[in-house]
Amino acid sequence: MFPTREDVHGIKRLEVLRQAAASFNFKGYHATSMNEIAASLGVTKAALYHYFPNKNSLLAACFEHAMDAAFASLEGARKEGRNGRERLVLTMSFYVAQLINELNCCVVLMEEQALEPEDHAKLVRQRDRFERALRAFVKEGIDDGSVVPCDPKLAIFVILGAMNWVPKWFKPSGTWKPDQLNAALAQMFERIISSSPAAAMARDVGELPSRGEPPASLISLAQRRRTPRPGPAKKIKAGGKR
Amino acid sequence: MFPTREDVHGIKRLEVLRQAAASFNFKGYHATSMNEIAASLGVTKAALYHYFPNKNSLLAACFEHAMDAAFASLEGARKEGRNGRERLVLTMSFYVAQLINELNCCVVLMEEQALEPEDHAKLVRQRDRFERALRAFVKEGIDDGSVVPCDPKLAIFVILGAMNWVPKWFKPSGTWKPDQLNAALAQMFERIISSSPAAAMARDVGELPSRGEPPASLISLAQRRRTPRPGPAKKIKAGGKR
Amino acid sequence: MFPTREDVHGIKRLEVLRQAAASFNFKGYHATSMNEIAASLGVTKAALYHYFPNKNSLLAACFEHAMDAAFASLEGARKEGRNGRERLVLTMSFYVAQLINELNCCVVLMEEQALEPEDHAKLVRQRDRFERALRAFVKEGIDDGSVVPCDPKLAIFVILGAMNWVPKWFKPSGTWKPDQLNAALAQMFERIISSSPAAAMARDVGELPSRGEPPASLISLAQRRRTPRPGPAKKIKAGGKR
Amino acid sequence: MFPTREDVHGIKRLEVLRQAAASFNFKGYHATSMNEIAASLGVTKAALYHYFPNKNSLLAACFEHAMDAAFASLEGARKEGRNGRERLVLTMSFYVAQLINELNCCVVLMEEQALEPEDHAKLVRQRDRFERALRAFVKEGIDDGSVVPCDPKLAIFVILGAMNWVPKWFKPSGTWKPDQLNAALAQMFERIISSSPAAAMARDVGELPSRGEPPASLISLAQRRRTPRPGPAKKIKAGGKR
DNA sequence: AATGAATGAGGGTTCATTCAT
DNA sequence: TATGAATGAACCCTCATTCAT
Repeated sequence: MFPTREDVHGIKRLEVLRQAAASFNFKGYHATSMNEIAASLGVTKAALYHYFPNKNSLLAACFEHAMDAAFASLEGARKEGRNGRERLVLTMSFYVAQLINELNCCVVLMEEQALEPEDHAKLVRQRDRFERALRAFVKEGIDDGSVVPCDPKLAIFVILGAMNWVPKWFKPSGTWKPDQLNAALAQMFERIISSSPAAAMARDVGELPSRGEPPASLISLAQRRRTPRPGPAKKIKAGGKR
Repeated sequence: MFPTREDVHGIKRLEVLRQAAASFNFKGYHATSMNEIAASLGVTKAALYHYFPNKNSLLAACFEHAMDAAFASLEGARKEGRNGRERLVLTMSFYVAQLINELNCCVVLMEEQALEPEDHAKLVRQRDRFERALRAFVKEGIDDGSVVPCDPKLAIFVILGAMNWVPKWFKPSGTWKPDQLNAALAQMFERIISSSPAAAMARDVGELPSRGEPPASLISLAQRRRTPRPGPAKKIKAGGKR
Repeated sequence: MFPTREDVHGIKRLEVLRQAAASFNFKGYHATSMNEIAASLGVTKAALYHYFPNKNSLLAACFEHAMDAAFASLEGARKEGRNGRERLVLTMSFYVAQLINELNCCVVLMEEQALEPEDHAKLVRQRDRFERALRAFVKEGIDDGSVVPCDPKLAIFVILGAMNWVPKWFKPSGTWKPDQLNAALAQMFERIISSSPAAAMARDVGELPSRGEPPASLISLAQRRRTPRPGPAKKIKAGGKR
Repeated sequence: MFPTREDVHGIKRLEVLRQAAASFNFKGYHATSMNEIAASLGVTKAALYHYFPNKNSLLAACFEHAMDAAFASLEGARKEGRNGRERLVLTMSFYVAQLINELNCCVVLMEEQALEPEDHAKLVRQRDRFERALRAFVKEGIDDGSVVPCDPKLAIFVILGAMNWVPKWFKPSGTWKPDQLNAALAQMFERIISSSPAAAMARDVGELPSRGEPPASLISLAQRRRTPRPGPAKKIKAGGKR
């Protein structure tokens, strides 16, 4: 999906990027040294420079990936969502799914200032475009009645904040599977903006899979480009409280 | 309210801390040099060492402040909140109010790994205690019917994520006043967990003050310790469950 | 003889250590900057950190070397010395020979407080063991009649003091050759403790080589582990007690 | 005896100097900070600058004191010693006595390079003069038969080395009293150079005082300027071995 | 006489980056 | 492709020193 350049240097390039992303997520960009990234790959610092011209380009690549995923998610959600709310929630779902899958974990979005001015400007442009699109979904939802009247900016900030916080506590190897996380997050986001009465939420996401039918795997959905899906909100609401 | 040690070195110590917190929030701990902090105060790097023994202790002090504020907020909310949901939302309100007031901006809670092992262990202990308390509010709320059944862990993570994202986009000098931010956030959080049908939200927090009565200033509440508050919790409760 | 770790990084590591030792001896540990050591090797400060993790480890390595030499000398002297006095004097001879040969100059033993606590404790343990062994030689010598009755502690302190003072005035490139220094020191130490009437001493060590047979090279002795030596000890013993 | 300038600033100046000397002796000049010296006196760093213009002048004053003591000792020994050997040993005795008494401990003579060029040149001049005088005593002794033929340079180096090592192990508060130390050292030095058969040495300096008549207090001698004394060598030799 | 605050220079250390091999 | 060695810039921190009070 994002064959930007990984064919130039084989699969190794992506591996490097994933390790870098993981470390950036875990410790932050500045606290991560090239040495560490290299060591976690079993090679020497200098070897990294065969795949990326410098450390900053690693960060830039992370953001590129993230923004690519963002826009792809946007597009996917536009097709499959049937109203503002569904599109917004789907976007986030697709987005999370891709980042977790491809970059080992959500990419840290909190250190953009570290980018070179050029890359930074580009990121800001893209991010703003992305956020505008998200806000547009909110407005759209308010108009079509699927989203509660609210301040779109704030709503998006809250949702993005929750998203970006994920790498701080979510470990793909933990008890929650990425699919579960994704489904649970979707429920949460839905609650934040839905105009409908609050749906009951799963008491423990760790048990979600055993709750009747398993939650639609948004990850595979995002990747396999399945056919239109109704979105988690509806399904779950159906089995929700009251 | 938190005279931890600022009297030792006069007011200057707090000034240093505020500047440091602002920079840490804006650029991150590792990206902030002592030189920058000093320069923003109009002094030399070395001068900072009169007030703090090293850079890391600045970060530690930020966290101390934050945790002090957290527990004070907890206590305040326990007294004034009338059910789980109110207590949770009040806690966050008080918390945000204090941090913005005292540290110039919310303290960045995402770089705890940078702390010295000792300080880090202490912070983790306190933070866990804080989060446990928040989750207890959620459970309490589920039991008393004020909170929708949900996974408490996830709910808290979402709320904390939204909170910690604030410093990335909120500037106290911007169009939104701290009080407005606080009120709007409270509404959002309320929506995330409330068991009652979502109350209509302000379309644009920037215009909030002009929307009828101004939102109850949670900040001043947190500081003046007023009597039972008429804030958003009440409103929503009016239409809430039970 | 002491391949502690110099094979890890090739010969360069030992070169670094020798330069460091020379500077430490000449100016003292604290007065020697990494910059100076590096400059004297024609490299940059940062290059040193390829071979040693920090400045202190350079000092620690010096001491390690010195203590290794000390214990090797002890062992050699135990085998070749025929009484307490001979063993003591031989120990010092072997010791000086090795340090001058390997570290360019005697290592300065006067700044142990600069070591990290761990290294320092280890050094103190070893040094105490070494000094105890030396004192045991003195006692042994008093018992076997080769050493004049005296306070062993003081005798050893005086000898060690004289030894540690050497780097302050001895330059391997000067008129005295290391062998000459060694032989002359041995004579001196012998006089301090010998029970026999004092043997005549060379008037000027600078002329020693021309005085009949050259003094037995204790250095080569220490290294080649020759059979019973004809060095000064023997001569003096000739006129010694018994 | 050395009223160089201590009357300018009262007794405090000497106190400062003593503390500085003690710290310099214990940790070395560069490892000792003005803060430490001040703290050990219960004042602030800045206060020291009322008595000495800078840190280096403290070191210079130490050396001045030491050299004053050296020359005074020289003069005293010239008057009271009856041959080369006695004069040499007396010099060292007087010297040690004064330094211990006045500066709390022998002054460390190993960091002259730290001095300002001017002071350093002066010190080197004086020190050379002192050492030349000591060597002259040796030669004198060789000529008058009181000193064994030997290399004067080396002999003096050995003796000075032993002397300068003292501050590393001698604590005035320990079991050995300064007088005992002095007497024992004198014996040792005597052995190094004496032409006469080796005198027996006290087995334990700690017991010296109980060995018949107490050893002539060289310290008080040096201070009270008593009448001619026979020197420890003679006395002790009288009761020496064989 | 003494202090607290501030400074500037310098030292140790880290680290991204380069380059010959 | 990968590495070990080396670099230079930047950073944290210390410390002697100054100065207004």
